[in-house]
Amino acid sequence: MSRNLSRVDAQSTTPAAVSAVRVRLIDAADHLFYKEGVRAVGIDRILTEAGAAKASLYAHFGCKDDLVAAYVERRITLARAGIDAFVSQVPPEQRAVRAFEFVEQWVSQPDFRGCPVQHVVGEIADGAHPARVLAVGQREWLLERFTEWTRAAHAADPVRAAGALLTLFDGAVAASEQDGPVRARDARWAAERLLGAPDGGARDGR
Amino acid sequence: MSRNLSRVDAQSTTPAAVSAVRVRLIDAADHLFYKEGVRAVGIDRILTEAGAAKASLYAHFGCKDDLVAAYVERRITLARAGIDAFVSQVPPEQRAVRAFEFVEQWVSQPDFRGCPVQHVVGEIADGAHPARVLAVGQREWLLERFTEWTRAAHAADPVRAAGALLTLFDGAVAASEQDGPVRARDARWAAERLLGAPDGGARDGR
DNA sequence: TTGACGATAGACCGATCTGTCTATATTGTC
DNA sequence: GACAATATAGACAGATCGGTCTATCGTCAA
Repeated sequence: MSRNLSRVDAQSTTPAAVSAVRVRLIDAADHLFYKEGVRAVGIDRILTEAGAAKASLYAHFGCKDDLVAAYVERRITLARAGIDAFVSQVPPEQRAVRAFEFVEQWVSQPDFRGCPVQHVVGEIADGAHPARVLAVGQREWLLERFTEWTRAAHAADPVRAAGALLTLFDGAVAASEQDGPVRARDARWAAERLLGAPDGGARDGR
Repeated sequence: MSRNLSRVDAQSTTPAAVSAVRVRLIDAADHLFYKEGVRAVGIDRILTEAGAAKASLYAHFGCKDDLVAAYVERRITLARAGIDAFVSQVPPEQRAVRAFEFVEQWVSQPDFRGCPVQHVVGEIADGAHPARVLAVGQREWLLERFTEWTRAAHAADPVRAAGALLTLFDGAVAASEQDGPVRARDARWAAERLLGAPDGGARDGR
């Protein structure tokens, strides 16, 4: 469990792919960790699914904790890119609500099983774990984005509104994990009301 | 991992306490499971903390899964009683907002580490696990209560408002796990606005 | 050709896991 | 005093855990 300090990013021997094994390992880890939890999945199952050797895993990541961190890191990177791309489709003053439409489509995916970051925070009690450090950064990023959007929406108290919408955002993901996408739609409905939006025009049923 | 079908509730041999070992076991399980997660804590540590023998654990619960379920069940029972008692202190039309004050005081406790039910749902992928079955029941209970409260508050759309408040409720707990009690206060602020409450009179700072 | 490098395969280690089992102690009841 | 019930103590089994290590292979570059 001695966490990695510095680890050389190995280059693949084949010119085409940049460390294909590394990618395969994170792919397998992502799939299994998300589906079953980071503690429920052992190293060996990841190796089997990735078709990799144990030595490769430890050459690239040093220990399981760092593989977990790499998994979380990639999830965060993809989430940020996905959210930014999604909200950019509408003008700034509509982006706070748009974020909840992002959640709607996310939680509607058949393999949705909750937020990987929330799960890791719940599973790993140690706040110093590298994956949890990444989680903190994601919180800051999200709060910044929501503040930006509530300002653009001319909210009376943008900071408080951003905190409230972030909380609603977390709830949309957590509640949808247990109740299904209904809760994400409820969250958007609430976000529209909180921002004083003109109701959005009753775009969906329930 | 063969889950328990029927298990006799053993009576203690001493007249005073009703199965003191059982209580000690759940106490220890509650403490450790909540603090570190159900997969991170082994049977042996629970036995040590409870001062109980392994045979006692398996006589009372049959398997670890059923001990987890007993832990969740007690948490749910206490949560319901706590919430009901807390909201009963105000008239029905104020109870929806009052529920968020309950969350505020809960997440402000120093050992707060998130919602035990959310954690178990995240940790255990199997929806048929006895603890997850209990979680479903808790969802229904919460939704019923919120519907009752939004009706009492004369919300225009009580069902939708209840779903939104439940989502906000989940978010308050999940977000406070990562960001601290600020998010619970944000959630109450949002709940007041959603119900069109007269602001509550700026009772707290931020 | 040789050597460095990245990779696979898998034995191996010590620790820990859930669960079963036997042996023994304590206690209340007949 | 005998018995049944409940408890403790802990050996034991079989599986799995994270992690280390050695051996071998294929590819690229000098």
